[in-house]
Amino acid sequence: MSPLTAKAIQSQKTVARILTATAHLFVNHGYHGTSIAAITKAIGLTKGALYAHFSSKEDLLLALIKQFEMEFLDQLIAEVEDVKGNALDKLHHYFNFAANFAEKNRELCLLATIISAEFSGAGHDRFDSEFRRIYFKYARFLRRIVEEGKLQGLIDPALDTHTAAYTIIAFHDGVLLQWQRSRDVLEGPVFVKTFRQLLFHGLGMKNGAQDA
Amino acid sequence: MSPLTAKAIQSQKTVARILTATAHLFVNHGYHGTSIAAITKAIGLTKGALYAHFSSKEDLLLALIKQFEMEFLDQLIAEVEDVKGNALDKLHHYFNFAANFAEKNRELCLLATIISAEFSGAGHDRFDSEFRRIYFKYARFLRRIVEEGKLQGLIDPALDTHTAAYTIIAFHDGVLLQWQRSRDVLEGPVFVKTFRQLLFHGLGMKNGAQDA
DNA sequence: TATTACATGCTGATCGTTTAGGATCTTTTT
DNA sequence: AAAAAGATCCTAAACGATCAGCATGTAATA
Repeated sequence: MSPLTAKAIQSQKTVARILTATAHLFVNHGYHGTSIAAITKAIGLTKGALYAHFSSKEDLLLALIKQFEMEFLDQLIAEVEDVKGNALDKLHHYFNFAANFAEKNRELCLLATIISAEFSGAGHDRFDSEFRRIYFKYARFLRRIVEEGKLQGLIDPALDTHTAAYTIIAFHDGVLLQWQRSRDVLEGPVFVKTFRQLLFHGLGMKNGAQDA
Repeated sequence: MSPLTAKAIQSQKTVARILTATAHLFVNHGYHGTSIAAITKAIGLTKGALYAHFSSKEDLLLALIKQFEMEFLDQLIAEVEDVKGNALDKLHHYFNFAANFAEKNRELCLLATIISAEFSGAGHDRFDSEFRRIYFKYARFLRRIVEEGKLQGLIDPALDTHTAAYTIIAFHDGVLLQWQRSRDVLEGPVFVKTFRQLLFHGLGMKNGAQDA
């Protein structure tokens, strides 16, 4: 498939370096807050080199979104759907995967969350449709699990499946964002554990919480 | 206190118009994605006029953060701490207040969430310390409620109070963000209701959910 | 020799910010 | 009460810096 010439290998490596640096800058300074000059400076290349590999700044973000989709979302879905067990087992596996990925690849993991917030009402056709697609796929995946959990009597059937799926995503995104914001006042493992407990059991006592 | 001359009244109105337009643009396009020209164009004024009221773009954001703090956070804390009732009553009042505020003033409500994400790793001293202050005050408020709920036997004492407070904020921020992103595929009331149920009772059946 | 990876150096546009001055309202002086 | 002086809100035009992007050249590989 790919010619393994020395040039081609170097090209691949350069592309990877560009994407890593760009993800880092996009996540920490935003899309508009990151200049092409800042990216090239971060990896010790010139603009000419960057534009030999990517046709535009837009193209850079689209490549990162694709990377997020393939390395995080698609991988997540594939792994979780292979889990032998009930819906709650799958959700646990979901959080395990997400926590592991976030630890090793925090910036890519945060990319969709942060950048989609920046463009939330921008009317940028290309980005909008990509983010929409991603979150739709994400929600469909969770919808299936929630539906399954309801059938297994593990998830409250009073919950609207569609909305619950989006709310789980929202919780996850919120936790990621808070982790990025307040890493210095939070302990990772405790945070993950708290997140888990709140999502599965809520605030109340585990053995039959009373309502207000 | 304030002289109610015609000029002063006009000035106040202009400042308010600038802040409203700026909040709208910041939330939808990000801080760096919003130009001074875009702001002035949105309200039909010139740059000179804007710089007569605000000394810099930075100053604009700081003013909006202050506005968020006073109109949302301080108001929220004052109202909820006046509630006669247990911790869960207070949390319900918290969500009622937040939902009402978000409905009437969505953009100001989203400001802290979105812009703090954009600057999450920027090392911008002024903004960082402001956001840190805001979220600390927010968390302290929720910590008190969680602590109270534990003493009242309404909230699981196994939860770490500090972390639970930050997680509640994270959930709320995540839901706000998702609401901004996917308003077209979500129904407001159902979303709020689902958020409430998940936070209070989790995914499981209300009458004693089983663990995995 | 042909192709590929990158450097150099530049483009017009746009960025945040400043300046000079006009128009209108307020205060002071006559 | 009328006019002069001052304060205030705003416009128009421009500033230097930086933006994304591109044309052209060079050096190394194939």
